[in-house]
Amino acid sequence: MKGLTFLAAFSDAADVMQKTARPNGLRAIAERANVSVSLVSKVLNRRLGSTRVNAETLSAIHAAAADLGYRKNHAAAALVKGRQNVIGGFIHSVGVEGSGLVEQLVRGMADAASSQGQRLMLRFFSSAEEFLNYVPEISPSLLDGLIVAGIRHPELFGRLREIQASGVQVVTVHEDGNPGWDGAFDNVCIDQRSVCEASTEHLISLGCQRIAHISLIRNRADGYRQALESHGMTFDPSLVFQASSFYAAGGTAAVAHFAAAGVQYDGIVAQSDEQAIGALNALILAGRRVPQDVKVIGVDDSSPARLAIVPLSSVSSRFYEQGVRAVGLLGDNAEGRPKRTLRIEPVVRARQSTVGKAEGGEAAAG
Amino acid sequence: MKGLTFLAAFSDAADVMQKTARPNGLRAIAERANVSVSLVSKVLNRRLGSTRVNAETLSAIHAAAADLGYRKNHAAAALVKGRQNVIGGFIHSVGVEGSGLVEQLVRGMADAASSQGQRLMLRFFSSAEEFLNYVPEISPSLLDGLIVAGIRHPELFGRLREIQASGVQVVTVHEDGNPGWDGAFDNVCIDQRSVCEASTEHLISLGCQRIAHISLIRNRADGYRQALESHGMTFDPSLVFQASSFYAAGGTAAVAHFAAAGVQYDGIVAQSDEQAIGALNALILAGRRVPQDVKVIGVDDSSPARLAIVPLSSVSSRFYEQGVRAVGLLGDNAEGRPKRTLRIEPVVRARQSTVGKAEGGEAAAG
DNA sequence: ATATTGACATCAAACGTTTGATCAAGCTAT
DNA sequence: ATAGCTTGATCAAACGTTTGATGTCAATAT
Repeated sequence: MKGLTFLAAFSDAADVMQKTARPNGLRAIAERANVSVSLVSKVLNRRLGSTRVNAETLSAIHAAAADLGYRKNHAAAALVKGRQNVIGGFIHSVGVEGSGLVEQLVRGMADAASSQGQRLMLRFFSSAEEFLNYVPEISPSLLDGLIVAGIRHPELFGRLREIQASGVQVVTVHEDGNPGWDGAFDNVCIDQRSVCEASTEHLISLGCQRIAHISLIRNRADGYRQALESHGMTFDPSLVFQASSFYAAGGTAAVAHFAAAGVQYDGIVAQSDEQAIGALNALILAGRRVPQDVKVIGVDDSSPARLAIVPLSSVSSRFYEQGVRAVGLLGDNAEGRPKRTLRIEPVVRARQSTVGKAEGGEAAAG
Repeated sequence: MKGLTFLAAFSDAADVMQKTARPNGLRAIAERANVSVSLVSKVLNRRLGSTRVNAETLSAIHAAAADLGYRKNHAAAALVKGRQNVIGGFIHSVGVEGSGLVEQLVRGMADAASSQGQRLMLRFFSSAEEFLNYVPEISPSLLDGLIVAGIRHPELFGRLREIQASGVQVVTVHEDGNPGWDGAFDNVCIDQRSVCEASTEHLISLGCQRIAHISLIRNRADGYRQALESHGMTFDPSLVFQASSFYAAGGTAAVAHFAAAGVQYDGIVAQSDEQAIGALNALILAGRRVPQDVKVIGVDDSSPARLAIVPLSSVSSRFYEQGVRAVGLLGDNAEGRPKRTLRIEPVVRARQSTVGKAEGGEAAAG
């Protein structure tokens, strides 16, 4: 008996020496609760299936886990499950740096990912090569899903298809009708046509009769025109100024152009906030009153809009929402369902530049 | 010989049945190159140590890896190495949402992480509870390092200490002298005092004689005063307006206050861009010329600054740089080295609101 | 007395790497 | 002939989970 005890003690000691090395971990808590590692795993993951567990054992396990401050080793879990709970966010740095729009998108993705227990891994790129550098990182052992935003390089879509074939679900976030995109991926975007349709309708509803347009993108210009026509107003090409960028210079140039051409107008629908601010500033400096003489509205609801000399009304592109929805599409994993494009409806944020002193609320887009 | 060949073929076939299930993976490429798994691992990771490898074998391995499109299983590697190559970026959502500053910080972190082969995992939080929700995620099996930015809750520093004790290196990014921070972590921040010292000196160098200050934070106000005094100008309390926030209203109020009090000034040093823009807009609407009558400078170099009716000069807080340096501190893992606070020197971005038409370059802070 | 069931819990084989220890030759110097 | 290198490559254990298959009792049904 003594000998046996001795041996037992010895072997116990040996076990302790060999196995209890890992400070916390499933094994440590299993030993402490006097159960098997597998049971602990099942209990802690609530993966009991049909198995029932004795109430005492259950609480013993939980107690041990709490005592030892159990932290799951995610790498090990990911290894055996083949699932990482990580989604990648790869963002093309477009020209709107610093306007806070990308920040909104990132926030949307991060918050949505968090709320469904995923982690967001972020990367920025500004060229095709930079993107290609990251491609080796995109494997199912690292990411379950990938969101690619603002991609500008049609040649990358081929890569994305390979990536998707390798088992990483891909969702794009980019303008509708991007060349090269062929329906192979889920996509989230703002409805470009609705954007300027919404802002134009906003001005119409405020009584504007002659609404000028600072144009760049075709779809948005179409929305402007459609809003006019669906309200019985005639489209007048002389009211459209073709800008060469989304920057403020376009707005300044538009105001100068209209003045030089003697074109009269009581509203301006721009295609970006910067354009609108350029126009707004030019108007103010020329002594025009906003919104009394001219109402101005932009696109994006970026932070400069709020702080313009007359706070600028704007159609929000809802980047936060876009981020959230992109993550949502990743989560929605019905196998073989057709890929879909989710078009976010824009929303008008009315401020002084259209509605005057009373800081307006929001109105859904037409 | 025939028999041997047959046997070899047979045992090969058996191996193929048993083992080649995993499509790519180290084992598959080892079989293809007729070497052991471990050799492949060593070669692919350039972990040869003292071992030398035959040139033929080497190229055979690389060829096989290329043919099979080898993708390392990072989960497995992380498991055995206990290192994830992931750094967490936890960002407190402060009041500057949408101004693009957080975007700059995130970009800095993401780019720096990428360039040293780390992946950035991003989270936003806006309350202590939200942060605590994420704490279980912060374990060495998930993150090697953690950057916490903008933390406002002294009670969280205790948690951070636990986290650091658990093996996750912690770097904070927050204002200097944050209560509760006690030197337990590396920290990155802007030098608050230098901020307004730099902008005040900028105005002095442009010949301003009576420089007003829109104040909120003590350290920045000290910088303003110090710049004045070190240039032999007397500090006049009547030129200081105490704002109640960083928002534009503070600037508007300041201009109104000075006008009502009959205070004369030829320069305004604000503590934020929003304040500066509020002041700038009020000045313009009151018919003052900027920069001829009054020069105005803000802080942060946020996107609204660029787009103000008179493009606003500003002291950059260099958030991108802060992100980069935070990652750098994480990488710098000298064990037991004393924790350090890295103070980023602010930089003046001169624009029309101080230097007139000529869009200025940058000047390092004093 | 023997199947059958139910309640609990354990077994053992993965998952795909990494890495220090070990080994097999072929050489060289004694 | 034997010990000692050098060169090139393999062995085998470990990392910490997860999970379907399996086991042990006791209680109940036949």
